[in-house]
This record gives sequence, C-alpha cells and structure tokens, in this order.
Amino acid sequence: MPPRTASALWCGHPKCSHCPVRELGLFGDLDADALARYEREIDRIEYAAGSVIYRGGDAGDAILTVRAGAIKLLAPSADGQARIVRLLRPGDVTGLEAMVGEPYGHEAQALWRTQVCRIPVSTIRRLSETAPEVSERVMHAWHHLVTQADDWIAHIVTGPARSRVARLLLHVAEPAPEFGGEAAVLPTREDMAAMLSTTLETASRIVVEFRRNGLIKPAKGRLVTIDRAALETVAQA
Amino acid sequence: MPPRTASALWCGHPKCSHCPVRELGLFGDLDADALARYEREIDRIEYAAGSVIYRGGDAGDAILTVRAGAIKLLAPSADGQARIVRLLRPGDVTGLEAMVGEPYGHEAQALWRTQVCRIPVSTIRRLSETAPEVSERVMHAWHHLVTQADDWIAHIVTGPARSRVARLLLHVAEPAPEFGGEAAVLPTREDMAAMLSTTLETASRIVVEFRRNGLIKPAKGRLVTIDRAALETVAQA
DNA sequence: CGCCGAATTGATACTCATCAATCTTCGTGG
DNA sequence: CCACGAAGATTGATGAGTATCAATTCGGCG
Repeated sequence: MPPRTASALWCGHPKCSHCPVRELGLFGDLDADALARYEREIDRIEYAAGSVIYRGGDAGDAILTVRAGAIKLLAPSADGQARIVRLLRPGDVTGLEAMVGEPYGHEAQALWRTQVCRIPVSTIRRLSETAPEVSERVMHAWHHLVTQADDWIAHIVTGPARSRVARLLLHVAEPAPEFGGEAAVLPTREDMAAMLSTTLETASRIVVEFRRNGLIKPAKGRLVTIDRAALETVAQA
Repeated sequence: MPPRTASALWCGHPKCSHCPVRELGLFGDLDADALARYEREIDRIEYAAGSVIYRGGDAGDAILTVRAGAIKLLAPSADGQARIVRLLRPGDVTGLEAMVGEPYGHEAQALWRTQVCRIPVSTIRRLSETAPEVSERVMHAWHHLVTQADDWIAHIVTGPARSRVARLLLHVAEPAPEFGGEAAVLPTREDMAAMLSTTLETASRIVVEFRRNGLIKPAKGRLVTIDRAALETVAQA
C-alpha cells in the first residue's frame, strides 16, 4: 500500500514520458511503449522537509530516483554521530543495494520538500530482460554512485574548513535565471557540519564571513546567490 | 601483449580453480568447466612496491582482482595533492568503470609487492551471457565498492587524527597466527597522511605514541602486532 | 506577544600544520 | 665487509585553525 502519512504523500503514478529528469534516470532511453506499460508499478511520493524516506537495515525492495528536492544519506560514524555521506539531487538514484538483495545501507532523509519515484526491484528485473539498455543504465548508476562517493572523499571532507564550505556551496549550486546567476539553498548549519566534518559553529562563522565578503548574497528564504569565481578561489586552498 | 617491465611481471595465466581468493572474486560460484574455458584470457601479473598499475584517464579495457598484496587508489584533491580514496585488499575488485565504457577514474599503485588478475571486459561480457551468476557477482562488486567508499567517509577521514590512525590500523589488520594475534603492515607515513587527510608528521607522532603505549608492537619488518581492544577504544573517540 | 529552534557571537583551550633539524634504515658501490 | 647516500622517520618549537562551552540574537509561528 502506498505511504500516506503526514510526512510522505502519495502522488499517484508518474508520467515518465513527461518526467523532467527522465534522461538522467534509469529509463533514459526506453521507448514510450515500454514506459507506459510499467508506469503504474511506479509510485511518485512527496516527502516533507526532514522526513525519513528509508532507514538503514530496512529490507530493500525498491529503488528511488529523485525528481525534485534533495536527499541526505546518513551513516553512523565511529563516535556515534550521524555523518552525511552523500547528497542526492534530481536525477540521482539511491537504494541500488536492493538490486543485490541487501537491506538499505543508510538512513535517507529529505533535506527539504522532495519528490521521488519508487521503482520496485521486481519491475527493474522484468524490464532488464526485454530491454538491455535498462541494465546498462543500472550499471551506469552504480558507477555514478562510486564517482560521487570518491569526489566526496577527495573534495568535500578534505582541507581547511573554509575551503570545504566553499566546495559544498559550489556542489549544491544551480543556475537560477530569476536571480541572474547561480543560487544555492543553504542547508542548516547542523547539516553542513555533518557533511563537512566540522562543528556547526565553525560552519556558521564561515557562512557569515562569506556573506560579509559578498561571496554569497541572500536571495529569498534560504536561497543565496553565489559568486562562483570567488568561491572557487577559496575552494582551491 | 602482457606487460614485462621492471615493475610489472607477467606470471602466466592463473589457475582460477586454485585461487586463494576465488570465492571473494567474480567467479566465486562458477563451475570448473567454465573456469577452465576462460582462464587463458586472464593474465596474472605481479607488481613491485610503488609501481603504477593504471592511470586515471587510461582506457579501461579490463577489470582487476587483487590476489595478494594491496593497492591504493589515488585521486587529485582540490589543493593538487594526491589523496588516497580507497585501499584494495585480496579479493577486492577494481577498474569496474571499464564495464560501462569509462576510462579509469583513479591512479592505482601497488602499496607493496602485489599480485593481480587482469580480466578483459570482453571476457566478462561473454561469460555473463551464459552464466547469470557472473553478472550477479559484478553487481555485488559494485555494491561492495560503494560500501567501502561510504565506510571510508564515515570512519577513515572523520574525527581526531589519533582515532583515524587507530581505525586505519584496524582496517588493514589481519590475523597473524605466527605472531599469536593480529598484525598490520604499517604504510609509509606519507601514505598514511594521504589516506587520513593529515600531515606525515602528525601520522608519525601518533604511530610513535601507539608504540610507546603498547597499542602496537614491532613484529618483523614493517609488520606490527596490534592490540585490537585498545585500538578500538581509541578509534571510538 | 511570547515561545522555540536555529543561528550567531565570544572567550578559551586544544589539536594539528608548518618549518626545520636530526636520526634511522637500507640498498649500493667501493 | 664497510662506508656512503638518499629516502623515510622522528623530534622540537611555534602559530594558525578548530572545537568547546556559554551566551545572546534572530526568525517564524501559534
């Protein structure tokens, strides 16, 4: 039965053919016929900010692709704190461990309002039999995951705190025509700390400093416009 | 043509059926017949300490499994330093990106004398057609990669330097019956630094401290026996 | 308006990086 | 077999960068 709680809202079956991120997901090069045939096995679900999408250890029976919003994957670190090991953005896929019969390896939470599509593993398997391009895509998704994780190691959690904050902002920034440039949604300082391996106070001080120096400018709500060039300079160090 | 340089020595085709780590690798549950048929497409190669196994950007036409030794995967970090993003131990697989037609994403170097088996992608593909258990194993290998990368983020590069060193030692330790306990090969301080995101001086000071306090004891060459319980206490913090 | 969680700010102590100087180890050639 | 050289490892002194603890302040929201 589709979820129907305060934090998770079932939004019906998706129209994959109109999906804004289809070419990024698993069905990028599937023909319209096949799409239509399998659409009703797929659920579109919307999560409120902060809600839990799945927990580590849960039996994994479906894969998720992010349509809109952002998801953080949490892993307990050695000292008991929850560390964020990955950020998922629209087009990203998670829960692939379900494909190999493993339970989910992390806790997944919506960073803010987020829409995902839930694709049962059984659907993927059946599709793969007739459409080899799907298993191809699944393999690519694995590769993308590993690449993301490696980048995270080499860039997000390495170097001085100031550089790490800069890299995180560049990482989550997107073109924002309405503000004439690029914009990023500032995560809470706590989330920043959990991603960057710092304390929330340090994250706060650096955000304030960036604001003072004009590297970021408040736009609307938590949205800020960023000065990419300047941030990249800081990210270097 | 098989490599035949000072640092890489071709050792013939492997006898997969006798491989000490077969059950860990891609052919764990392949029958003897199939194994024998494909063995001669596989090369067994030995690398000297420090030699380069492949470079980032190289066309990936084969997958490697580690038979013995250890391999470090290097990625350039934002400040230009080479960071170690993963350690491969016997049974581990690397170069999977070749399966999706991507060039290798890292530079791979032997940490010390290391034996690998080189399996062409074409071989894997052909095998997968007749033996679904192989593609199953490939998928598992991907999953294992991601798990390793996530562990690295949550454990090896997080927390105080002392804890990180302790975790690294626990990570590379193996049972060593001849020393009555567990033993670990100490990497060079430079490699430690590149894994832990510290400086080599800090790594050195901590190793010395561990030795003074009996958490590790010199055994033979670079091998040290470890006091797992004590190291785990330190790793906590 | 008052409350609560998030964000900011300050003061202080501690960890770690940096720069520089030995000290060891080990392979090589005499 | 021994001396030598070079790379790796250790040690010390010092300062910059962060964590920590403790107040406030800010921003929504009932």
